[in-house]
Amino acid sequence: MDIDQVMRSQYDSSSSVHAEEVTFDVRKGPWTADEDALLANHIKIHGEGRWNLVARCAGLKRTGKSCRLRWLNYLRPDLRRGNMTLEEQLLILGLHCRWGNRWSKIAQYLPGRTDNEIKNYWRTRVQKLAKHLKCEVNSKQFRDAMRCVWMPRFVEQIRTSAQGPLNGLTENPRTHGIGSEDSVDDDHTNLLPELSSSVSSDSFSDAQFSSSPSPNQAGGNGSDRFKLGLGDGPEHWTGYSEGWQLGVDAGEQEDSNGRLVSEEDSLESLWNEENVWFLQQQLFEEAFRL
DNA sequence: AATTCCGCCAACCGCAGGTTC
DNA sequence: TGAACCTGCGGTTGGCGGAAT
Repeated sequence: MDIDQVMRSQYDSSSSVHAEEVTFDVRKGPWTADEDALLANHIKIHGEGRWNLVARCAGLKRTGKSCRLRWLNYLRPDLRRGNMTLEEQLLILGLHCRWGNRWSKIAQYLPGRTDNEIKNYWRTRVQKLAKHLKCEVNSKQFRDAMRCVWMPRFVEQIRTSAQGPLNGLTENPRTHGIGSEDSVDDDHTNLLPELSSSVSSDSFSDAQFSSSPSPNQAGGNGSDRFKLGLGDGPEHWTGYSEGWQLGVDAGEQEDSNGRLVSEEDSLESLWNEENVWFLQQQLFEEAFRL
């Protein structure tokens, strides 16, 4: 018996259910341990999906949306906890250059992290930094600074740190277990081990990898093509021309609205004063706790 | 010790797109 | 075909806890 049958057998045949829906006393606010247990138990037995029915079936006075959110952002067993690693921060910056505020998309590349978590991270760290620098977080200047200056700094930090390979990024939990079939295509998963081995090796600076999801896979269309080139090595990373490129051809980047920005346009008059540079470096390190 | 400020994060809201009937 | 419903996404908010005063 699949979940649909279970649900229908329990609810659809009962006319009183609909009356209950009308007078449903919806709970809001923080979840209790009991509610968590009810939800987790129910999903363990019946699986995810059909959240409105899950809410009713599990005996929760919550909306389906609330149940879904609680599961995805807190109860899911494959969630990672704790601070973002350097590698994760680097990925977020890079992927945000590519996709802008498409948090769920970005989250697909950070196994165990939720879109909500990444969104919060962005707001608290990156936007804070932009605020310190008195520029718009989506401005050309700020984005260029991220892509051409700070991301290479991250790479250098990762490379020189004793943390070893990309912690936890060598496997994508969403390709296993609950919800594994529809979320992330295999090519996205394949990306990560390659990055991992590159980071951990001395030849990281030469690392280059690409991924081309097939169009018929979930979430994989032509525009999802993902490639990350690191250019010629650390000695070049503080410059821009050999910097990062994510998913678009060299010499142009997409802004948060998907608009292409040319390299020539984007970097004029950037970093032309030594003291500004220094200040921004300090703020960056503070914001990202390097 | 008390109060205020601030950062972080969980959760809600509105909207858009997809699905079902 | 269109209305109703469901799901997922991104933006926003409120509360909690720690730091600063």
